[in-house]
Amino acid sequence: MCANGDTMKPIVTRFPPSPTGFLHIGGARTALFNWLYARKTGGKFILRIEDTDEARSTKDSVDAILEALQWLGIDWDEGPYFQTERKEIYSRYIEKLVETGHAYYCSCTPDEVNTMREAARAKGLKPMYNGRCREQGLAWADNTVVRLKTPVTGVTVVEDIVKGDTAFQNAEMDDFIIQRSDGSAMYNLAVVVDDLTMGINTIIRGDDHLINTPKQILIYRALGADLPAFGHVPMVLGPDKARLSKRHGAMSVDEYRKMGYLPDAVINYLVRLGWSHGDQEFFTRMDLIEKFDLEHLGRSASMFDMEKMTALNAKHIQAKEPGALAPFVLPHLQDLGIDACDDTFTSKVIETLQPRSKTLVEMAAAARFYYVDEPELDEKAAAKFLTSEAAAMLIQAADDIEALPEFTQAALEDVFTKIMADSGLGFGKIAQPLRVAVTGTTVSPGIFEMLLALGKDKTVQRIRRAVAWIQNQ
RNA sequence: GGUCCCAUCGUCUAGUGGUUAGGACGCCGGCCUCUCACGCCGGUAACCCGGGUUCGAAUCCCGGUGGGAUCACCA
Repeated sequence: MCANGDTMKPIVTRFPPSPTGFLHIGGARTALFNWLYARKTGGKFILRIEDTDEARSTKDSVDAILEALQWLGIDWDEGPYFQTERKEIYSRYIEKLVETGHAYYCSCTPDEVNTMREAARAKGLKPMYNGRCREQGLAWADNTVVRLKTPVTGVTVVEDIVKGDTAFQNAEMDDFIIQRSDGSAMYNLAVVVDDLTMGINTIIRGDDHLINTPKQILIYRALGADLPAFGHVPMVLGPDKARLSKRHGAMSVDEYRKMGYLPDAVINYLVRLGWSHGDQEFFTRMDLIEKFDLEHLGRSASMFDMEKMTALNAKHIQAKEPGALAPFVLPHLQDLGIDACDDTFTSKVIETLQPRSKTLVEMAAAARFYYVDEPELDEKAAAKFLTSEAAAMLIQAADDIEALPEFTQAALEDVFTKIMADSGLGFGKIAQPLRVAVTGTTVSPGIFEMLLALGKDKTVQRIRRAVAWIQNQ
């Protein structure tokens, strides 16, 4: 909450992706910070598509970004707005800036400006536009740009929520272009006008924007507008400490969905990467909304660690109710050609797999044997455990289980106790052949929970099939 | 190179002048045990360096070093 005298102004945040690709992990994190802060304070979260680079922007990217946000459960209260649809608004503000003397037309060509830069560089100075048209009072003409008249002296201070106060010498800033010669607005102008007109008062973004901020502040001032609060969060780095990029592997949020990560886990991990709440590592979505704050945002860059995210994913898989997990598992089962239409059965299956699945892809693969009619026998497992010595025990197991009036854990325990007594075998000697008979492999959930989930008929049927297999050897 | 930001175990981090520097991931042991896991117990491992300030610095200041960002008629 932001108390401002006697008026309470709601927090308004935004996420402004460029639709030039998929929503990547780093972008998702900034979106998350803004979204959480808005939700936490009961404010508003606005989505804006910065598509003014029409050559690189695509509709497919817009769709991909929206879908990724939806999958993560990040919803927006306004938008998506598109900058390409707001060109007249920018023009109006640029005109106003020229009229009030805060900006001017400049007829210098790019070549001429380059020459100025080189001249400055030759003198050991910072390469900048030299302000030649600044006091000319030029009118609009073809190939004319608009530049902001920036202060020549003094400092512009960014009061940053996460970095603290940062001062920039105005002498370091040249009269930068706010409108191109084709009449379109430049990034810094468009952003400020958008944020201003959309009522955005809190801007959390990557610290690669920190250097843009004094320029934007100058525009706010020229417009006579109040400044929003800025918070620049550090970048996310790859394992080689370089800024996260394609070559670091899975970058897009969508890839994590495909690899079997839960949106809650992705959110949990991303937020923890650069924000903390004491020693707490596991957060539900509600936890996050309740506990997120700007005070505990980290100031140093962090490396993306997929192993830790995977560990967190495992925890979220365990924490969910089987029924709630099912909708997330189903698509992965479908990828394996499994049509799991029986919800009760699937919930039971999931429950047995929860403690032993790090991803939903793993879970689906491990669940496969439950659904197929005849699980394929692993060669080595069958050779080792489905032996002629095991046959008698398996036959007895099939017979006794089939005769069971109630298919319960207690009843199964009785069956195995009896087999152990009759055969003199230990439980392990019985369980492994049985496991191979029923699942085809040596690895599965615990015998009882697994058989119980599978059901009596399938259990008996599979044991008998294994016996037949032994007899055919 | 100029400007700006950053600096605690390998990684993510807690810490806001006095702690045996805590937690998590990973790794290594052990327990549990019908396999694999889960879980539990224990261990490994850090305050970048140098100066100050202070009775006392991971914490404050300065310098160095290292890493990152940015220097467009891109966003």
